[in-house]
Formats: sequence, C-alpha cells, structure tokens
Amino acid sequence: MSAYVYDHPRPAVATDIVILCLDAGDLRVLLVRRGAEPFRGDWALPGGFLQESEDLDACARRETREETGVRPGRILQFANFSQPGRDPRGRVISVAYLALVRAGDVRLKAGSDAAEAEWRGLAEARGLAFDHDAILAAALVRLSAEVRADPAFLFPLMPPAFTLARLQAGYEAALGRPVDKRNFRKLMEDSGRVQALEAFERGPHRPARLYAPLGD
Amino acid sequence: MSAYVYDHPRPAVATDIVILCLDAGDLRVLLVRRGAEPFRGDWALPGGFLQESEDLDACARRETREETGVRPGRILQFANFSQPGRDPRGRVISVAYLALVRAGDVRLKAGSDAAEAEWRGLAEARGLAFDHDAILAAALVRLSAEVRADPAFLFPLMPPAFTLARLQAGYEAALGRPVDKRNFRKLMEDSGRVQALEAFERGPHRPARLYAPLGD
DNA sequence: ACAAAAGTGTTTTATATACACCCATGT
DNA sequence: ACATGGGTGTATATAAAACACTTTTGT
Repeated sequence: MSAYVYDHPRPAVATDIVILCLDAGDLRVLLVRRGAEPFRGDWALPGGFLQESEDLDACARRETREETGVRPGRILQFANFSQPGRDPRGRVISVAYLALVRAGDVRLKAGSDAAEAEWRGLAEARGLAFDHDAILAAALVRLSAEVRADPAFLFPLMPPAFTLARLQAGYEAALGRPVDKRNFRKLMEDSGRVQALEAFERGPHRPARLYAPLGD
Repeated sequence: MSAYVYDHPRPAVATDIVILCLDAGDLRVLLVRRGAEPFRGDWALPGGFLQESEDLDACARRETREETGVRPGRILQFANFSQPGRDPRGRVISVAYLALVRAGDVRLKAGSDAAEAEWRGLAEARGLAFDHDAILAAALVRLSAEVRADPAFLFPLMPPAFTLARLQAGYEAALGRPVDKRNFRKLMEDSGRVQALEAFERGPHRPARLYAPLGD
C-alpha cells in the first residue's frame, strides 16, 4: 500500500435518480421493478453504483441514459441518503439526483437489475423499495423550489417546440397548484426565456402557437 | 460473503465542510493546515471520512464539532465533488456541506490531520488544497441563494440576542452587496422571524435594541 | 351549431427600492 | 461638543394576483 492511500471504511456508493417526464399534463416518475433481492419484485427508483472512471454526475447521467435512452439535459443532485441501515445488504451511500426528460424521446429499456420499467403517476408511486419513498418526496420538494425560482427549469420536460398550455401544465404539476392562464403567459412572455415561433399546433380547437426555449 | 452483499468499486467517502462565522461584520471560513501529504502545509477545508455508524449529515456535524467545539444548528449538503483524479492518493468522494456557527461559541481545536486551524476572510481563502477552492466558491453561491430566499437562514451565525445592524452585516456579507438600513429593518420586522426584546446593547453611541430569533 | 381549447387587458395588491435626517449614548 | 452608530417614513417602481370574455378551429 502506498504511503498516501487512505485506509477507511468504504461504503458502496450509488446514485438514485428521480427521472421525471410530463405525460398528458401529469408528472410521471420512472420506476424499475427489482429483479433481485432484497425487495425483489418491488418497485424502486432507477440507480446504480459509481464506476471507477466517472464522477457522481456522470454516474447519474449514465444510469438515466441506460434506463430511458435519453441523455438528460440537466441533472440536479439534491440530497443524499446514507443511514447505516438503509440497505439490508450492507453500507450503501445513495447520492440522489433529479433528472427531467422529454416523454417523446424516451425508449424504456430494462437495466441490468431491473426486470421491468414503467412510468408511474406521482400519487401511485408509493411503497417503493429501500428508502425510495423519502427520496422521491425530497425530489418533489426541490423541484417545486427550483420551478418557483425559474420556470425555465422545466424546459427539459418540453419538446423543442411547445405550447404555453403545455408548459403551464408542467408548471402546475411541479407546484402542485393551478395558476392563472393570463398571468402565466405574461410571466413567460416577459421573461425572455421563450421565443414565439411562427408555427402552430393544430387540434379540434383554435391552433396554439408554439414556442421554443431561449437563453441557456 | 453473504449472498446479498454488493461487490463494486468502493471509493473512500468523506465530507468537506465550509464552516462560516461572522466576525466584525465579515464572513470568515474555517481552514485547517494539512499536517500530512498530500498538500502538506497547505490550507484546506475541514473534513473527514465517513464512519461506519453515522450517516453523512452526522459525519459533517461531527467534523464541525471536532474542529470548532460547536454543535452546528443547521447544516446543508450543497454539492458533491467526486472526479476520479481529485485526490492524488486514490478515489475519494467528497460530499460538501455548509455549516454556520456563532463566532462567540467557537473554541478551535486542531483535528487529527490538522496542524493548525484558523478563521480566514473570504478574500484570503484561496489556493486551498485539493479542489477546495471550488468547494468554497460553490458554498458561497448557495449561501447567497438561501439568504435571498430567507434571511432567517443566517440566524445560526447570530448570538441568542442580536442587533439588527449585526444581522444586516451578515446579510450584506452573504449577498455581497450593501442594502439599505431602513428597508432591511422593515423586511425583518414585517417577516415575523424576529422578536424585539426589551434589552439593548450599549456602546459609544445610542443603545441598540436586541432581537431574538422567532419561528423554527 | 356546437365543443374545445387558445388567446387577450386591466385592476388591485404586495413587495422591493430609493432616499435624508434626528436620536441617544460615551468620551 | 463631538463622534458614533441607532433609529425612523414616504414615495416610486416593479412584480404578483385576481378576474371574464372573445377567437379560431374541428366535427
């Protein structure tokens, strides 16, 4: 052993990721079914162990990509879960991330330790394996704070061109309360964060103008 | 090895803590001088390895207490630093915390791997060991955001009874800009987060009313 | 014609900012 | 008396919230 190598207890280190998308105006979280003990057959947040060549952000991105096929735009490390007894197999530190993805881009594929994967509405995402209920709850608190500070935080949930009604649906889902349409449109139009396109989405109603993200 | 034990690369896991206090209106960060290689003799943020019986929050609290003798009121995990090459000795994951302490309570005592410890003004806290310059910078960004969202975040820097001028000094230091005295007093008095006491601090000037934290 | 969702302004309220002088004490 | 920091009010600007009807399309 080299003179400079640490000698300390070494927990396993993993990331768990709250991957959210917006489907028909509702937030949905990606869950995977556990194919191995412990909690075999239960639903859990996707996650995985840190590899030697990557940092924690890269680990969370890699896991997100493995589960969804999507390279997430921005990820946010919002908490850690590291109590000694949280995993019955031994000491596992979980570093928790939030990732937002576009529903349309996703192609689910089961990861190595996942028998199945599915999108679940937030109300139906309870009784998860490990302490994942708490991780999800903490993610939603943080999402709400970020969105309140800057609605553009939601852009990664949106397609490249989107209607303001769609963005508002994400905003309301993230905040957990309805907001006034006129006030929301004013907010976004004055924010300089969206660009009005000369394109419209058609449907059994008046065509809706499309907007594109602007700025970072 | 039990059937359920993980087998994965296991980095060492540590917390590094940006411990701040308020001294004569200026924020100061606690630094320790490294007594061992690497970076022997350089200044660094206090920190230490996760023990088997504690979670990361407890680790950060323990380290803070070991360095300052103070049990920090609230600690905030604000980032992680986990790039493979960040520590020349091997893989070390650093989970970064912010802790605010009352200057008056502190009794510095050198930790196990620290030859000395001292409070350093923020402008003079550069050239730190490892990636600690980046950790400190990230902490200050987060501090500013928290304080803007709620000035009561600073209460842990304050003694049990404090003048509004003192609190304002912390507010200005955290935000990095001066604020108007009347506006600040109005903000705090209307916030319901402070209670005016019938006690005053004396000095070579008009006595200053003392206030106590209110609410959580 | 009807259903469905898009789009549009004004008023009110709350919050933030700018700004200057007198007050109470210690020396 | 002087120096030092404590303490106070108003006016303006900006941001947030409340609130209802008309427009355009598809069927």
